[in-house]
Amino acid sequence: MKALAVLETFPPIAPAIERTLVNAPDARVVHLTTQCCNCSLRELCLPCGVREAAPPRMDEPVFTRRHVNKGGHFYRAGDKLTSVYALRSGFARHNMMLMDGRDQVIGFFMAGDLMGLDGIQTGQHACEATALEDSEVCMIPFARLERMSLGIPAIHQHLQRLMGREITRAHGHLLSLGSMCAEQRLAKFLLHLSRCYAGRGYSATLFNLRMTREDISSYLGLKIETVSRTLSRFQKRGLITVQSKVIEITDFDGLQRVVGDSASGESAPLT
Amino acid sequence: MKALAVLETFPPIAPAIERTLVNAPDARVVHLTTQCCNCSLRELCLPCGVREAAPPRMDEPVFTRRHVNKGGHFYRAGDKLTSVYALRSGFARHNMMLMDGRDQVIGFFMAGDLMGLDGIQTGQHACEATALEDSEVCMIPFARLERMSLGIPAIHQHLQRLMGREITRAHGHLLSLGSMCAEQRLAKFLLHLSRCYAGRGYSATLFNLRMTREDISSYLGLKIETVSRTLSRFQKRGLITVQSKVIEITDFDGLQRVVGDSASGESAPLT
DNA sequence: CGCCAACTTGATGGCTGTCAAGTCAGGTGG
DNA sequence: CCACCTGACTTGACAGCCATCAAGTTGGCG
Repeated sequence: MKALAVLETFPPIAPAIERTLVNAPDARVVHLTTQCCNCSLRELCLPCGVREAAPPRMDEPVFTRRHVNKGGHFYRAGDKLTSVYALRSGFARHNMMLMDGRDQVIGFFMAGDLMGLDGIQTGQHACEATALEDSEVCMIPFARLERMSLGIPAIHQHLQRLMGREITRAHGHLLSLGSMCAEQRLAKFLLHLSRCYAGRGYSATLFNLRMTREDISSYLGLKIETVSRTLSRFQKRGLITVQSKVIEITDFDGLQRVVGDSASGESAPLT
Repeated sequence: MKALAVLETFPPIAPAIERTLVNAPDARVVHLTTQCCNCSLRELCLPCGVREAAPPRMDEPVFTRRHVNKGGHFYRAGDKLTSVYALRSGFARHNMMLMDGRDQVIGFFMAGDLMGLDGIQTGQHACEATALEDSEVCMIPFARLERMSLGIPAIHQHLQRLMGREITRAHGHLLSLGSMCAEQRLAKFLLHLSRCYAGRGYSATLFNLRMTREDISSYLGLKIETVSRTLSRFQKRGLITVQSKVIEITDFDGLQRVVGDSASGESAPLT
């Protein structure tokens, strides 16, 4: 199979958001980037709760910045919860290790997501977060975050909503795993990714899978061969075009119909 | 199959906790009961954060009390998040409705659990909570809870931990659905129930399933026949004894081995 | 006593897992 | 620039687990 024509002519899609072009299919060259001033977490990152009155240099790092190479860990299971991590750029996997060496992927993080909330119950991380590409995070000391959260209603509410989102996400995922077949799970996954990208200003149609088939299969509770086969089947039906990690959705309604047939239908909120 | 002998001689098990006897197999007569003074949520229910200095009448209801009959709803999907609900007595199911009429069970609530956190992200409940037996809740107005949470560190932290627990729970469940076969899921489920009961002072060995097979099957992402068959198989192997809704675990290690074989092994913290 | 919902059990089929062989893509070194 | 190597992915054949369909059994309740 030859390279998709669209790859050569990848168009300057979309609106006046400069991030738009960043999601080129070749993720090694450029990757997701977010600055404090347009980061969905900026209320958390600012030392005060004021968000209307712009501080002098919002794009200056306020908290410790840390770079993590592809394959590295932001935190691991068993680590004490010292910080939460706002993902500024890159892409990450949220996974639990099993005793037998396998691991279960429970989610993915994109730029703007807050990582580490799984440690809040016990003060110790139950899962780990792994970088799927070179990434950069703002480390937010949890003690400080708590202090801020106590005094500043806006931050309190924001943190609470973020935790709420984590819960909602997990519930939506439980729904997939509990009541959907392979095709439905994968279709829902693709549509979800599309929404996530679109919500960040990227193309909803053409995007790059940043995770391996193995990650996807673990996330969806399937085997890698099933994921591969199902993607091929979608392509044969004209729903999508697959070129290794590059996915183009060519029939949104068709995909949606796959999800809807005999199951679900809840339109999970963005991200 | 005749009634289990143990039913006639159900022994006054366990320690000096008066709740111990309450979990008799016949759930219609007696049911789980918790009072503010021994409720795991008492920090939330108290008007102030003081928990050492005992208030005059801790067992007096501080918030609106509400009774919900078996089959009724505490809240439904789409409802505005006005309150969260501390389950004082009874048993509840946490489920999401699907468009086609089926629904997916995402969890169960026992006395002492806080229900309604699924509405925090959007301010609207995404799921519903259904009473599986006649139940009683403390309704805690969410606005008031937020106010308390802002001013009182203990409550802030407690609420945060409860949300953290919700996340951890969901992750553990994702693990089951994503990487375990039917036997493993069911064994893990039984052991989990056992731990929950034990943690509340009931027998870890002999207990009453308060939900139907259908609830269990939905929760575990299986079909009702599979649950039934698997329970029978466990019984044939001498791991448990089943008498309709009454379960006796006769071989903990055996059950644990079922879970551990080829999977998982994470010892989920008590509820 | 009879009805109905909940549950159990059996027979069968299909989806997905397993095993195996190949293809592709990226990276390295000559 | 090309050969080679390795990991990621695809595809096929087959098997097994679980879903489906169907028929019974049990237990609660009027």
